[in-house]
Amino acid sequence: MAVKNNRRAQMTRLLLKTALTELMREKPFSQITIKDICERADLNRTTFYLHYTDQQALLADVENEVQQKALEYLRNIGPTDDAPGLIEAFLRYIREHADLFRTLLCDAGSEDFRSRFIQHTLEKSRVNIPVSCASEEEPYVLCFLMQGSVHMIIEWIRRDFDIEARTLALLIYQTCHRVAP
Amino acid sequence: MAVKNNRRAQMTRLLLKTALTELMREKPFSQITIKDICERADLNRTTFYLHYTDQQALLADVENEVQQKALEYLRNIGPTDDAPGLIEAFLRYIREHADLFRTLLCDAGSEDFRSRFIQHTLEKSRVNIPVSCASEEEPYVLCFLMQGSVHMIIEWIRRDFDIEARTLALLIYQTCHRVAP
DNA sequence: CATTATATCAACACCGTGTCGATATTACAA
DNA sequence: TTGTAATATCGACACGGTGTTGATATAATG
Repeated sequence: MAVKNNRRAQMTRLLLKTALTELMREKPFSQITIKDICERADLNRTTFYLHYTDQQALLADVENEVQQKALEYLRNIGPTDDAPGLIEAFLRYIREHADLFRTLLCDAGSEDFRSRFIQHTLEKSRVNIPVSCASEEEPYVLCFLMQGSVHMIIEWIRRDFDIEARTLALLIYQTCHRVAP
Repeated sequence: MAVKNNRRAQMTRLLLKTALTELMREKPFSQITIKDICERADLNRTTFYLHYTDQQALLADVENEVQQKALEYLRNIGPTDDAPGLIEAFLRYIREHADLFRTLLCDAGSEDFRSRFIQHTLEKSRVNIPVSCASEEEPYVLCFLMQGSVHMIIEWIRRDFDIEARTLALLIYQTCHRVAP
């Protein structure tokens, strides 16, 4: 488990990552074996262990990469006061990478990814959720809004984007502000 | 896989179910093996296969039992117009069986249990969520409220019930009604 | 070119799985 | 109580995924 920054090592990791994302479209993460991944990536099984300890570690790598790219995308939009517009842009990004987010957000195999992803994304893109209530209730309201929003997006993916991104963005924005004005 | 209604068979299934719930307090469901369960239940591994096909089937059985008991509990409270009171009673029930719900609701292993459980419970106990908005948005609002409420409860369990059941019940009730008045 | 880093390969022991046949134990009803 | 059916046990088996090892091949770097 040394540094492994060579082109080759990076290429190998890329192969493993794409193999995993491919497989996750076909079956739930819980029943994807290391052998599966290596066969799909056309790599020797021993090679896997040179880079990751198990499937979870590989998945974590995929998730971090996705999150990083999403943040970068939002950063390029730049700071703006148009919160619904930012949400809309974010939704479009998700729809453009639908196959990816369908597995990462909807599959139960990587549940912690949801909270991390949405939280980091929304927080760092300055879409602040205003909370003003009794302090002991604050974390609960936050949790409510967070998870409610996430699952709206998940529902959107599951329904194959049956409403406009703009519509959903406004809905999320308005719903959150109706709860915490 | 015949009928198996004998006392013995029921006892065996009970042993298996309690063994699983015990194990789920110790480690995530995903890494609980059939061997684990049988050793804990002090049963031969072959016996397991006489009753269930795999761990998931056993878990489903546990979940159904829990759900049935919860519904029965709420039914005994009787129909009332006091919605927050009903939610509060439900929350107290969860707190009384904290060790059970901590695993079933919080553990990612049985994620679909969440939606089923809360949905069935809330629906059948007549705590109707009023939804009045554009019809294409309705399922999204419903999803938002459902998941938001569920995760407030999960947060409550995770925080070891740091606020009063009454407080949380009111919070859930009011939050839902602020979104969908 | 030489050195270092990666990847391959075959092989190994280990563990959980699902199934089988034979046997022991319990339940229920005649 | 006894006979029969249902249920539980036991040992054993083949199968497949796991994690590791040592030797070897290939590619990257300076």
